[in-house]
Amino acid sequence: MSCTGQYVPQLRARGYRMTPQRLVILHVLHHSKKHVSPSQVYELAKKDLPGLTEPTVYRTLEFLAENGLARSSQQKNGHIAYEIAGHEHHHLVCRVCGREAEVDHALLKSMYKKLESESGYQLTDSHLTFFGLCPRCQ
Amino acid sequence: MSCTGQYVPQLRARGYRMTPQRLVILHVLHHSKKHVSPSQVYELAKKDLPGLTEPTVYRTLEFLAENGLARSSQQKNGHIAYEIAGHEHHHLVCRVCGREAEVDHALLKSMYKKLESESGYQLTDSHLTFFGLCPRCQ
DNA sequence: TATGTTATTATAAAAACTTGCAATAAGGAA
DNA sequence: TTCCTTATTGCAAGTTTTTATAATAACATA
Repeated sequence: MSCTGQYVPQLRARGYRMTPQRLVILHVLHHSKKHVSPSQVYELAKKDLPGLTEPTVYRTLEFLAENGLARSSQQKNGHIAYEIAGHEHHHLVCRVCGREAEVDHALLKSMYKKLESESGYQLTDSHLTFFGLCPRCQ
Repeated sequence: MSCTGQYVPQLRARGYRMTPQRLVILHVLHHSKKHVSPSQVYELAKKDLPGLTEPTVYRTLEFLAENGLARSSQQKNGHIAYEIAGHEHHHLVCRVCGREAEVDHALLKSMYKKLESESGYQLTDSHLTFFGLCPRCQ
């Protein structure tokens, strides 16, 4: 679980603490190839930390997302799933088969700029989920 | 509640039926200025149709969204709220105060085109929620 | 290392949301 | 109008997510 030690300074700097629960949840996210739901995180993390509870998982995932260590994204069913924060990207999800594609943020950068200048808002969040039909399902 | 009769043909054409429950829920959405949560819809609609149940509200809202009569949008708390489908637009939500701004879809149209041609996906859904800081909260 | 502050957790209970299924009723056909 | 098909609903029970609060433990300080 050494891979997750890198996150400690990010928390400390903000006055937050690193705990076994946060470590184990970061570890799960770090090693998941795809998004994982809160309940999946709970099941996986529980193996390494049996005392872990569900409310803690929900709160921790939200906490990690708020602090930029994780990223939340909307699923086809409306639920939220999480992944470790890596490079900025977005998701395309097929309404029919669920197939996902990743879109680099670079593709949307100019649109973000335009949106910010027109609205006066400063966009802090940069994960979007687009729904549509994948090439196979059209 | 005559204002909602306009939606009947849209359902019939797809083989679906118009029911008192759907009418009353459409009526609520039609007359709500902002997004409403499923439980808000339930409370409001129940006044006109006392027998209405919560599962029906959830199912109906999802149904209406799937069929283009309503639009769902993610809230700051991660929950989903609904509004009547009108002109295509997106939302900007302030992370701090919750203030919302509307963005016309026209502003994103070229980005959508680019996204479609690069990914091969055909984007069916066009409601996005952007999170950030509004001018007052920056 | 020992101590104090306070962020974080587990617990328990509530609220929000979903699902399966039998009963109902919308609307097409006779 | 009456009958029939099947989309839709209500009910009841389940699952998921949230909230309040008291107990715990991280870590700054001495």
